[in-house]
Amino acid sequence: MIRARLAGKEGEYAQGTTVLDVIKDIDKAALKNAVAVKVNGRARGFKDVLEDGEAVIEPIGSDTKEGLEILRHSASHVMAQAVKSLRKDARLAIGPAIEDGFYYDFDVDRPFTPEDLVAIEAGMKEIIKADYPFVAETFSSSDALALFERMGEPYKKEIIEELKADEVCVYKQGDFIDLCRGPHVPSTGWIKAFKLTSFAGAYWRGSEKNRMLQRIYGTAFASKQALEAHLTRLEEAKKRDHRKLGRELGLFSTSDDIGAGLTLWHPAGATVRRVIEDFWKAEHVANDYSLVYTPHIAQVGLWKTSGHWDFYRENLFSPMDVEGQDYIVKPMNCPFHIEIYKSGLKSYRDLPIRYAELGTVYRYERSGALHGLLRVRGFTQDDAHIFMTPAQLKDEIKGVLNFTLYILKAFGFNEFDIYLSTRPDKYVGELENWALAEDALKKALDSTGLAYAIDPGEGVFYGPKIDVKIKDMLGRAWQCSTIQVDFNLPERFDVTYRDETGAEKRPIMIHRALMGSLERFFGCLIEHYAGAFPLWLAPVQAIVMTVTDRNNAYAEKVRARLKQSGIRVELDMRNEKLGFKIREAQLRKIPYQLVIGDAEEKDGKAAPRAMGSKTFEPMTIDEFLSRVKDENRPLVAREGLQGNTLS
RNA sequence: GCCGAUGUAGCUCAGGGGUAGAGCAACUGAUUCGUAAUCAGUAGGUCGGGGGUUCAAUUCCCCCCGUCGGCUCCA
Repeated sequence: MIRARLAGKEGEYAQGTTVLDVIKDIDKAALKNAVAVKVNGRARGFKDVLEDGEAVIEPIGSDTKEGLEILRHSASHVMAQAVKSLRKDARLAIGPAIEDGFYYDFDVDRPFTPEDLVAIEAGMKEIIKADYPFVAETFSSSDALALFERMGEPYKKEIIEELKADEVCVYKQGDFIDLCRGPHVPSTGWIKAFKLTSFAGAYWRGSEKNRMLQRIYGTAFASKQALEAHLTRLEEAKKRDHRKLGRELGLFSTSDDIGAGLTLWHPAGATVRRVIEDFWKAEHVANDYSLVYTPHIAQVGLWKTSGHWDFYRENLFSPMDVEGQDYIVKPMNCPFHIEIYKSGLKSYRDLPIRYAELGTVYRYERSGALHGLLRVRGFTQDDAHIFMTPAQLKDEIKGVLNFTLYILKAFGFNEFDIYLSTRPDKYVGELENWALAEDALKKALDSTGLAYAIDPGEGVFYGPKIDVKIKDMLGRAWQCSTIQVDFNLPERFDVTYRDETGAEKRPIMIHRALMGSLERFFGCLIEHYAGAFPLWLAPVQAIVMTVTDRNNAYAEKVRARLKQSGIRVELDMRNEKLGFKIREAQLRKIPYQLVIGDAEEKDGKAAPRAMGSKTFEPMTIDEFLSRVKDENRPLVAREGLQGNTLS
């Protein structure tokens, strides 16, 4: 006997009853918009037969996360069916739903081409039109192995063998058979809106030791409108691409003659960076950090002591010979800060000690990994290392976390994904210290009132950490800040302090970066603001433009006055029409344009126009300056929060 | 590093075995103009680099480099 509940109603059913039978009996309306159901919390298909006992049924809407996953998973099967019918050489690997879509990996003799993609899409449309039902069938593992052996599907066999289950589930639609745990939508006709987006090579099981397969990516949505909206979002993201804007706005470039992954900061980009750095330094001084500078190269022994030489050698640039000694360019700053600490005897009275540096480091990244400013071979970390007694850990972490959020908010980021990663299986340090550190991190997070996720066992071997990802205007998450407790380096470098009794003690170290790297953070800022930086960051904040050359002398005075007041200002006296000058300034995304014509000159004013299309009545320069005064500050300062800003 | 695509003027792109073309930008001149493109003219390229095939290569072949989409990595 099955006791089924749905939408607050109940019914009793005989054995062999399917989910669909129950829904039809209790509440047909629940079918609307649903792609599958949850039975007792587990996702199932409509045609699944219910087991004896209690069955709580909840529909899964096609617009929910779970519903979309099912829809996309089904779409990946349809794609695989289309590929199998078009390409006899294709053997199936895996085809899951992923964030924003799905993919399927195939082992093929000849890689796919763009034309293949078009043909596959057409094939999928046929299959959807034919509306084949998805039919689940349970096989014993040995029968399933035999089945996939007959079908010539070695990857499926490998998966079954690894499952080590007695029974496996197989889904069929039309003449297509695939190993799959389901659930699926009832039939292929349910896939209303899909699109294949790209294809690329991908290793079997993600390991480069394995054969490279060909992966096709696609996406599917509940409706054509939702798909369109998604594609529009992708277009929007493309428009904001920092590599494109970086070139158009003259922010940065790279050069073949210099080398991949090495960034040239052009004057406009360098100006933004300078503003960021000035703000960063002022805030660190205000928060009792000591700013330091350290060399770019050092003897390789430093990295042997730190352990990086053994662990991360493939990411270090090769050593250079200096009078018989091996030197490398630094991949990180920590050993230098430790050496500064160790240059004199430290007492518990000195702690905590906070060394901060905008330290430029070089790491060898494989060519295929490089990406704009986000993945480079030379970058500047906004690094700091804090040395403290175990008793100071809790307050220190709280301080660092608040400082982090303060800085990120200053740049206009207010949404975060926060992760706490705890002790992994392989670790160094005392259990009691790990407990102390994890507790301190957790308490600090709790005190912010922000939501966070715990990644159990995902900490680094040397200590637990907090990672903060910032969400940009399009809701994309960017990994920037990290706060890591380190029990390892103080040990390896024999870092000590003297306690109240004069005994030698081991300090705890925190390694932290707020923006992560200036390159990556800049890339993120560019995309967040689509290149239209807020006034305080804009490379050129205002441009004075004349209507005719009668106004040149007065315009020059206006420019001088603004410049004197600390505004980054340009003057456009070219013999061009005003509309042309406006257009160009808009394309350069300059926050304010100040129009100077005969009328303004006569009244000693200027007519401002803001980025976009907002125009203002003519005003005096003093009026303009007082109007933009607040805007020309980091965002947190405007909100009256703590902090010593550049005002 | 691997798979695939790609590299032609500053930018966006067309072309194609007989040493290259457009639009925008640049430069020169005319125009003195009021909130997103005034008109005309001029100049600009060892077709990513190297090697090979050929009477002849930017075009075909090979190698390398960069870039793009992924895989992998991200202390």
